[in-house]
Amino acid sequence: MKKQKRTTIYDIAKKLNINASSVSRALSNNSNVSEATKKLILKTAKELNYKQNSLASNLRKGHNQTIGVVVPRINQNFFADVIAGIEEITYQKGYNLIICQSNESYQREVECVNALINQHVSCIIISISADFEDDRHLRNVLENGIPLIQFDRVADNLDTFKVLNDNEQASMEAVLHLIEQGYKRIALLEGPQNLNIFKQRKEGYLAALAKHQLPVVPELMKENAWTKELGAEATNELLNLPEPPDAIFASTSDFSALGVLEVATNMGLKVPEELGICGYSNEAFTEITSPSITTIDQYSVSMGKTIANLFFHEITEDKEVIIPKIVSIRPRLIIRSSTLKKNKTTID
Amino acid sequence: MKKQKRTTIYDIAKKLNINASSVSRALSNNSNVSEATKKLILKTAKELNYKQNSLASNLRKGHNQTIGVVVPRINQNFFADVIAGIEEITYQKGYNLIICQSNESYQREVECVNALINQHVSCIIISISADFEDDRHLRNVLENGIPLIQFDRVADNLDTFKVLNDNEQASMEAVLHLIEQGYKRIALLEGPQNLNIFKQRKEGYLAALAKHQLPVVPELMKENAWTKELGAEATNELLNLPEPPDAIFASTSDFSALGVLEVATNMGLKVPEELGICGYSNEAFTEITSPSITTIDQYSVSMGKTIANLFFHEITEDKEVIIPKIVSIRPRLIIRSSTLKKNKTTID
DNA sequence: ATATTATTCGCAATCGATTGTTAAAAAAAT
DNA sequence: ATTTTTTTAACAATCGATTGCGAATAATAT
Repeated sequence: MKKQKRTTIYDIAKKLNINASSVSRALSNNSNVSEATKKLILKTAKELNYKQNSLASNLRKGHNQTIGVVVPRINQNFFADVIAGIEEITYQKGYNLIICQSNESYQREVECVNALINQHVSCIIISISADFEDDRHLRNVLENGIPLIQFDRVADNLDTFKVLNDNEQASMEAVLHLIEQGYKRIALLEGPQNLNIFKQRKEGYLAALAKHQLPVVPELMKENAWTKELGAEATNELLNLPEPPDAIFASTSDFSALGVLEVATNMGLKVPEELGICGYSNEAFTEITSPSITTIDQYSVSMGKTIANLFFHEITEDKEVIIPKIVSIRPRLIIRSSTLKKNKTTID
Repeated sequence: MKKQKRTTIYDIAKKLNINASSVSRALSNNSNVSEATKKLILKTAKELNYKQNSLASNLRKGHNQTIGVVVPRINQNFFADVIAGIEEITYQKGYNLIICQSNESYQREVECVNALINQHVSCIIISISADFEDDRHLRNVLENGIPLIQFDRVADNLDTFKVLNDNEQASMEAVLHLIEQGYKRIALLEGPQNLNIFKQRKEGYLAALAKHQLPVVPELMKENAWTKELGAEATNELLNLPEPPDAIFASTSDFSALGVLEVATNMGLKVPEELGICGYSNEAFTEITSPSITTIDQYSVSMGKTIANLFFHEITEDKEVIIPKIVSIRPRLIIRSSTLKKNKTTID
């Protein structure tokens, strides 16, 4: 394909017999250009189909009206929603978004972050991948003078802006709800413990048990059960125990909870009467399974807005010193049929 | 925030008392630099935490190892999957992706496209928004020498690479399946007819009816019923007709089909015995509703790969003239419980 | 030891836009 | 008519990396 040459401000300048600087000023509408020539420049710019070269502009100006976002996967509702929230704000401010997915791979995450650093983005917003190893790449962001905002899955030891869910609180509420409904042996499906969010959810689970002096039973806690398939597998094992659980809290995701539901249904177990199920994230489908699944909503869209606003309000050029803030959002337990053992007849 | 100055090749050059050009050559590993100095340069580059400025590099080189993708929404499985497919290929080739969402707004779409043109991306991949008005912005892409690949929702009159689903064929198959199952009055939920994909699906519907000499009943065709809510609304109207349909083909989306299912369930209609339901897109939830929903799978991930490969194989600098290709993918009908009226007892 | 070839590296221009400074032109004031 | 002030626009440097070309140095051949 022939590499076509695009029209530059010099082309416009040459055609009008003026200097490129005037063209630049006219296009950016910055004083010092008479109305007459400005109009002329704008007209010929349109005629020649001029498009600004952002590369040159940003190089010269030393910054970039774009923000980089790195998430594990865009096809998870939580992340897609957060991005939607971020975009709502950044769009108003005239910023572009570069969205990257790490695919839960540390290697990819590092590469994404480096590419964003090279692009001189104004800010990097990240939720780290599942096989997170260390935070060198994130320190690098800061060392290169780029503001960093972490959300949801964060590197704990790194002092940056963070927007978090109160996972422990939410998790505890969920388990307290299960207990209140009369469930006695509550199993836990855990996520990768190198991610703090999953640790916190486990803490919440333990805290709830402790509150009611329920015993902590190790065989009721299944590690790394965070996909539908792994959730199903873990459920199989759990339900074949001599003393199977009467409720399963899939603290990892709703997908995992879905796996639980499928296995339970296949085994002929009645949900919620014989088995209570609680998921995490409020994926859209939790509302339409039968029974619908109790889960935890993380206010993802508004979380995205919070993140973006943090950038625009807290991280500005004029501030001499920036003290990273940590914003914690309290998720909301959404009680649906899958855990309503007690008043089964009234609701559902 | 203090705008920190980042180390450049000049900083490295100064420190080593050599010329910046050597640093550049060393970093890009391009001959003409002795092993000794190359090693030295690489070492100090690491020491000084050097990061290449892509803006400068791309400006000079005149191109950009990034591809822009514009989709209506990233939180629709179809698009998220296509993007995943694109990424799988582009990642291997060392290309970055800039993902933009138009939010189904023409205005936003134009802005996204312009931003990508300004960024001098190597290629723009787009699926147009629902309120598509005209293709001026897309012509602009071509006029600026940027290859354009349209997929799924395309502007018909524009001669570009296109990767399409054979919507008419898939739609016809779906309706033929309904007829074969014994449904006689099949309603159609249509999408915005300014998008060709929805026109084609309607064609397929009509073709299937014609094949079996079934009458075309205007009141059974509902326009613009493509969200869950609109689908539900349309279903309400349809089911309250003097002669209601015995099947509804939600050609717009699975979300719409979900609306149908909810209304039917609420009205106490048995699916599939009293009402057949067919959706479109194979969203994950269609498998887990009860009954599970018959739908059409569009091979979205492989579609994404096809798109990316088109760019790398067909659109290369060395080709003198590029003839846009149109690739058509034949979707697959996935038959599930919601339409299995005939052999209800055997399956489900 | 000298001539020839191959390596290695510096110089300077370039990509396209921005911007501080200065000069010229126009407008206003004397 | 002349001086002062204000507008307008040209000049030139700059952002950071790349690259053709030529010069200097090292390696090889004669």
